[in-house]
Parts: sequence; structure tokens; C-alpha cells
Amino acid sequence: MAVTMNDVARLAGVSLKTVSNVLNDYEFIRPATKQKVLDAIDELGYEANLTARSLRSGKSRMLGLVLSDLSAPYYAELASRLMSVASARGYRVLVEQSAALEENELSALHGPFRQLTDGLLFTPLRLDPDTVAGRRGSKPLVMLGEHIQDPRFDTVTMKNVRAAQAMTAHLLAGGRRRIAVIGASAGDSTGSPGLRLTGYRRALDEAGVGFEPALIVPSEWRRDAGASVVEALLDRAVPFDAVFGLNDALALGAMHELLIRGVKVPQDVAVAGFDDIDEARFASPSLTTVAPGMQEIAERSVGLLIDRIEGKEKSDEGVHVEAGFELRIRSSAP
Amino acid sequence: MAVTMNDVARLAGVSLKTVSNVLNDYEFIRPATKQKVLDAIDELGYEANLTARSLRSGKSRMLGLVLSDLSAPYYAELASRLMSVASARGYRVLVEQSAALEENELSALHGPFRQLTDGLLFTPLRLDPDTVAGRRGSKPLVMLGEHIQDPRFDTVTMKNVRAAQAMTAHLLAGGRRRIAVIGASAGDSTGSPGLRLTGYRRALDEAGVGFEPALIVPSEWRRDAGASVVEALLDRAVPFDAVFGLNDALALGAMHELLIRGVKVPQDVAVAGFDDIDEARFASPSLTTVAPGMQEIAERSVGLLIDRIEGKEKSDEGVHVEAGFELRIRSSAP
DNA sequence: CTGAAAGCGCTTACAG
DNA sequence: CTGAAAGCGCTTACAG
Repeated sequence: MAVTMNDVARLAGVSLKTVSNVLNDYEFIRPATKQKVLDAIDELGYEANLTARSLRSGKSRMLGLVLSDLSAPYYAELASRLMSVASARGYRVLVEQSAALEENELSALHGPFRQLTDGLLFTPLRLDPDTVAGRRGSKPLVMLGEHIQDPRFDTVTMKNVRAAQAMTAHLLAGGRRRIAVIGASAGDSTGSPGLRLTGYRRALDEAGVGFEPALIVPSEWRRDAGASVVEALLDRAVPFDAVFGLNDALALGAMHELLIRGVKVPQDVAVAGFDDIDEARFASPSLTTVAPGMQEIAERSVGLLIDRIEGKEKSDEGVHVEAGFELRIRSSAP
Repeated sequence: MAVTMNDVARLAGVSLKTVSNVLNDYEFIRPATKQKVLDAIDELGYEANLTARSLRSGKSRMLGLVLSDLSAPYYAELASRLMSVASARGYRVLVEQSAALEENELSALHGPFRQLTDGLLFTPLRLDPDTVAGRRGSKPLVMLGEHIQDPRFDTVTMKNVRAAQAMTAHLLAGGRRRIAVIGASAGDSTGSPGLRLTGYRRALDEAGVGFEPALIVPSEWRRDAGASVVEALLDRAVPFDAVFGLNDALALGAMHELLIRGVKVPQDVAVAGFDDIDEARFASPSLTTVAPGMQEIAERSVGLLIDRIEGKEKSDEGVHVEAGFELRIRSSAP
């Protein structure tokens, strides 16, 4: 059997409560008593049982993280940083993949996953705000991303509109006039696709360039899907002189297909992405993209969630954080 | 307060034990009784408290996964699959990043992380076998990878030597004679670098090509490190006509640097990698690499670990699984 | 088949 | 500053 607090108390010749006091850094404790307890802990190799602590205190010091697919590079890099930040504050992160399925998002929101964790970092792709509001339970919840924009929720997001606008302006400044957008539908106005498309349209308006729906192509945000879309565009003979992929994975897939088809990047077609995943820097040609302040997103979201859990953030309304961004101009769209 | 089993028992008019029996699928239970309990559960929206269950039963239905860095693409893809496989068997995965630091590996092996989980999928990069054997505790442990090769441990690994040999033979068959290996030191013979280097040497021997230590360059297995190594090689004017990167990330970084320096791939220098991450297919040129049976590794390792946890695998000795591999011949080394 | 009781290992009022 | 006791919500022998 494992060593318990009782064993420690017995060896140190004190009560259970005193051991608990030492473990929880209670301050009014005689140094000699504390030392006896510490010695006993050391001698027995005692380690607190986190499950028991969790049952009694109602806190697990675990954060939940729900995202669609951990193997998508943006999520992998984000999850890695979230875990590091959480770890520095004494929390672990339990990840759940939703596969972008509504039922999985729902069960992550109010199922057993939820009671295992003290708070949730939630990246829904399907659920609507009212459903989330209805099922959110009483534990803290921080929304990551922009699928749900609702003042009721704490949210950490990025400057999607302005970043996409800046990137489009950059492409226009380079003389591109027929910029295909991959990863959104022409009618989108909400969520990451819609916001980024809005930024694109604003830049077009500012430059006096007409919006052409045929250049807006929906796609999953994956490499293979980006490649397929370019294939279709080329086969349909829609002329375009730039591709703005709404995330890097998709942009890299698109670029791959262009190069295979003998289209020169950036000479014939410039390519830009969004996310600045590590892969973007090392692609050939290296990918021009938007760096959305991932470290800032990680720090602010974990910080906000833990502050809610620990009662340090008490605002009645949702707290809204928008991380900064930078354009990374590289060879694919100089 | 949350709904408890007591509330369910009261509403259903049965004892606690009966509710527990229903929840745990005990078979000898009157259908009518069972229905009453099920109705009460439904009416109250009862959900079992996993922490309490875990404290009492000693099982958390969580698997630990320790790896150096979740943002490395191979680990991200592997973790994603491990989580899916575990989920299908009713387990969650709690991930811990070690940053390839010995102290982190140690604390993951026998610290609080360990008691939270029923078993561990462990990818150590620093610890030696005796240390692991001494601190492994009593819970099941499955080693992933080849840093530790020791009959005492359950291990799931890949055919490193034969795969590297096959890839090297492929490069030799393409007429390459000066194949630089990036990611190992000339003296390595164990661990992933050592085993893959051994395969390389065997292929050289078989072809009667001499081994040249100057062509073996150590490097972290990351894109940026791969790029730096190529920079150094070119600056030192070491002639080479192929690069075998011991993982894909590094190979892709190396390829990027070659292309920037005006070296043609594959005409001047062929490039091959190891892992077949999704990125390899969409690189330009697409990367020739080894597909190490990642899905098989995920299924076998999770399966073995859960079988150990549930007592279905009782072998006294370590079970050893070696997943198959395939060469993926693409444009970077046709 | 079902019930009453003990106990997993902690934390937390409550006394003193 | 410290002790004795209760209780978090389950599961599991033990009776019946």
C-alpha cells in the first residue's frame, strides 16, 4: 500500500491536521513541528494522493483543452505552449479531440471530461452560443478562437479582420489583382473564415478592387484539401495571380499543387497563409504568413482561466482578449 | 451540489449498492429494479463522479504519455492517434512534455503524474534502463521508441535498422555515393540515431561503399537544426550527393537550406527523411521518407498497455513489438 | 438478488 | 498553533 498522511503523522508524532498544514503551507506552524513532519515525509517517501485531494477539495488542478485535431500543426504548437504555461502555474492540461463533431463538442462541454478538470479551454467549431451558454455548467470556461463571438463568454482571440486585411493589402501592393481565398465560402461573415474573409474584402474595397465570388473557395483547413482546391481552380481555368490560404496547412498544400502543375511561386502566383507555424519558415519557397501571437494567446488564455478558477478574476461579464499579430513576409509573396 | 448515487437510490427506492450494480453492469439484477434505477438516473441527470470512483477503485482510466515536445510533428501525429485509439477503448490520455530533460523524465516516471494514470506510454530520451527499472513503480509501463532496449520492459518500436538500410540502399541504387547522415554522431550505435546509423552502414557495406565519418553530423531532430547543419556542411565544403535526415523535420530543414543555397534537389543532392509525417507529402519537392507504421504503433502500444492494466496480458517478461515499415519514394530522391 | 457498513486518503470546519 | 471528527462520492466485501 502507498504511504499515507496517517503514516507521516504517526512517525512525526503529530496529528493528521498538522501534516495537512505543512503540506498546504499554512503559516502559523512551529518550525520544529514543521521540521519533524518534513523529516517524516522524507523518510517515508510520502507523496500526496492527488485523487483524494481532488475528491475532497473539488479541485483537480487540471485544465481541459478541447480542439478538433491535435495533429493539425497549429493546434499542436498551441497545445504545446498551453501545456508549458499551465505547467509553470502548477496545472496540467487534459486534451480532448472533437474531430469537429457537434456531439463530441457537447460531451466535452458537459460530460465526464468536464468534471475531471477545473476549467476549460474550448475551441468549438460547431456549437452555437446559446447551446454553450445552456450547457456550460458552473466551472470557468474560456473560449479560444472566433467560432463563437458572444459577450457572455471569456474569449481569447486574434485580430483576424485586421490581420487578413493587412495581408491582402500586402498582396495588392505587390501588384496582385486576382487573389483567390481558400478556406471560406463567399457568404461567410462569422467564425475564423468569415472574419478573415471580411478583412480581405476591406482591403479590396480600400484598393478599389472588385470582389469576385468565384475566387472564394471553401475547403477544410488541411494540406490535402488545399491541394485539391488548387487542382479544381486550375482545371476550371479560373485565372488568379495570388492565393491567400486561410491557414498555413492549407496554403502549403495549395502551394505544393501549384508547383507540381508548373505554376511558379511567386512569379506566376503569390501564396500567403495564416498562423506562422514552424513549417512555414522552412517551406520552399518559404511561406509569407500572419503570425498571430501564439505565445500571447497561450499566456493570456491560461492566465485568464486560472484566474477565474482561483477567483482572482471576478468580472461579471466575459473578458475579451485580442492578441496582436505581425506579417511575416517571405519568399512565397515578397 | 451535484447529484449523487444517494439521490438516485432514494428516488428509485433502492439501496446504494443496487445503483452501483446497475452502473457497473452487474448481471443478476431484476429488470424492473434496473429500470427504476435507470429512470431515476435519467430524471436527475446523474453522472458518476470519476474522482470518487478513482479514489475508491484505484483506477482512473487515464493513460499517461510522456514525450519530449508535443509540437514536433511526429509526436503530434502520434499523440493524436494514441488518443483516438485509447478513446475507443474507454481511456483518456494525459500528456506530459519532458523537453528531453532527465529530471522531467524522472518525475514523470514516479511523480504525481504517475499516480493520476493507470499506465504509462513512455518515450524517454535521457534515462538509462536501470534507472527506469528502479523507479518504474508497480503500474504498467510501455516503452515507445528505441532509446531503451531492454528485455525487462514492454516495448513498441519500429524496424529502425532495416528501414534505414532500405532507404540507404535506395539512395545507393540511385547512384549516390556520398550520403550525409544528419541527426547522429559517427560513434552512435544505440537509440534511434544509433540504430538508423547502423542500417546506413550495413547498406554501405553491402554495396561496398566506404564509411566516411565526416559525413555523419549530429543534430537536434528539428527543422532549424537540420538547416544549420547543411549550412555548416556547405561552408566546410564537404562534398556530398545525398542527405539522409534521420527524421522528417530535420530533413525538411536541410532541404530548405539546400534550395536556398541554390543546390538542386534531387539533381545535385537527393534528400530522404524518416517518419512520413503529413508534411513530407506536401513539401516541394515532396520528401522521400520511411513510413514507420504509425497507426500500428499506436494500436499495439495502447492495446498492450491496456491489456496490462486490465490483466489480460500476463507475460512475465517484456513484450516486444516491432511495427512494419514502408519506403515512400517521392521527388526529393526518386 | 439486495442492504447496511466500512473505507479509499485527503481537507476543512470546529474546538480547544 | 494543534487535535479529533466529519465527509467528499464512490466500490467492495460481508450478510442475508
